[in-house]
Amino acid sequence: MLQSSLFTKTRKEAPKDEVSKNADLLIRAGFIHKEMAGVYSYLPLGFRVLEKIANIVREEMNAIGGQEVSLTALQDKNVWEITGRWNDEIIDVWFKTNLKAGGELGLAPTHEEPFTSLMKNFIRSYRDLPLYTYQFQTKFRNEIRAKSGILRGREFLMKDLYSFSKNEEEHTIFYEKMSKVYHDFFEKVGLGEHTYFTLASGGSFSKYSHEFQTVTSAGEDTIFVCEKCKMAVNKEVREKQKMCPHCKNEDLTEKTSIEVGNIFNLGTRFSDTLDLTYLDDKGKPQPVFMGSYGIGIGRVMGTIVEVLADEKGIVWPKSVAPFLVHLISVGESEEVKTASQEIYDALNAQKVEVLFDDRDARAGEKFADSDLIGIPYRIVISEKTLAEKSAEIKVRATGKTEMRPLADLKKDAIAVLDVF
RNA sequence: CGGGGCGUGGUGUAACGGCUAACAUGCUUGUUUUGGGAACAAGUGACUCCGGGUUCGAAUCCCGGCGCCCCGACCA
Repeated sequence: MLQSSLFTKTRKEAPKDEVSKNADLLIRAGFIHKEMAGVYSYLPLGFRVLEKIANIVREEMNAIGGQEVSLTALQDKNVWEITGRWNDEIIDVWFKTNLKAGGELGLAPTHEEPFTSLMKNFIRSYRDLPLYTYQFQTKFRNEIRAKSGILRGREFLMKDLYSFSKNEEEHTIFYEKMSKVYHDFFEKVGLGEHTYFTLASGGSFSKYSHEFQTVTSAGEDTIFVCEKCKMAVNKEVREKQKMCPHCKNEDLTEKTSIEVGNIFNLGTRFSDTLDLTYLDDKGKPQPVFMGSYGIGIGRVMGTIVEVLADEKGIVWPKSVAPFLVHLISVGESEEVKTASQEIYDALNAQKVEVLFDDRDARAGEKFADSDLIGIPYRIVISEKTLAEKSAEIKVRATGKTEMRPLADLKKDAIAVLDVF
């Protein structure tokens, strides 16, 4: 993509009402736009990142047998009244409104009820189970206090998967598989070494649940981490439960963190109340055993910014970066223009995602913008580099800089970049 | 929801109750520049959040509303 055609521009200063690092950088670099407290729009660069993250999740969910669907955000209150969760005292983040024709509805803050209810139409026999289904959906939560940029918003994109199993045994097998998949996911998006599998409260669902907590000062949870086994326990259940047999109290260190994913054992809480049953091999009705598994896509994006950014700007991991390469032409000579256009064309031909800063701007401004936007590889072409028939390659994360022949980039850019 | 802070050109800031609301940045045009946010010049851009009130006079003081941020509580 040509940067000159990108409608967003970088800014030197963030609006004063943004204090959090993620919103500050994402707004200055042009990834997001704030509509109101806790509500952000995603602009071209930001949307690309969001999609990258979602696609990684999608691959993982498909790989363990998830079937993607898209349920509605508008919710009929009836099914929620059956489970008792239409009550504002039980779920205090409802956005509710009235239909003009009469009747009350709400914007889904989560989707246990509609998924359970939906499956009553499709689950009949033990042969139908287990079954896993998921979606990417905008969730609406009327948070009393939105905060920390895109980390806690009132409207946000979430992946939620629901598992339907015959019994607890079958459920546990999947639950553990999902834990592993979540680990892989956080590894892939660059948060692996900061993210801990954490024992936490099960809320209204069950005694315990598991969260994936990323250590960052921008977080709002407190966890106790054991580096030995890479696990943690949330403060909320700290007194009640030790996290694992080989962790001693003195091994644990207290950290501030943010919940980037969670997995819940729902048991038969929803299938009992909503009457979701199947016939077992003896023809007897049994309640379906359920689980739910969430990942906040926007929150993961914000967390990546919080954890990996440096004083110059954002640092995207390759897996989620809006582009792999930021191509920058320095100088306005015909040679530079021609050479950078050729490299741009060559990268596109090789299906390398590239943002080409073709603007008529000075080097300093382009470099500063590039650092702010945080694309993994920067390739600079100037009269200096052309004198050596080369381009300068700089790695955003490490600052490592080296020259590489133009011919090599034209032949196979990925091979050239992979060395770094 | 309790506490605190704050609303002024697109953005960041300034202005004692008193001149045509200032400065920086951005944007436009021109000249000169061209490897780390260039220089000069000329432009552009604000009913000072909204509504009342006090006053000869309000961005400034008072009341009400709306909005934003932070701390705490809360977080299915």
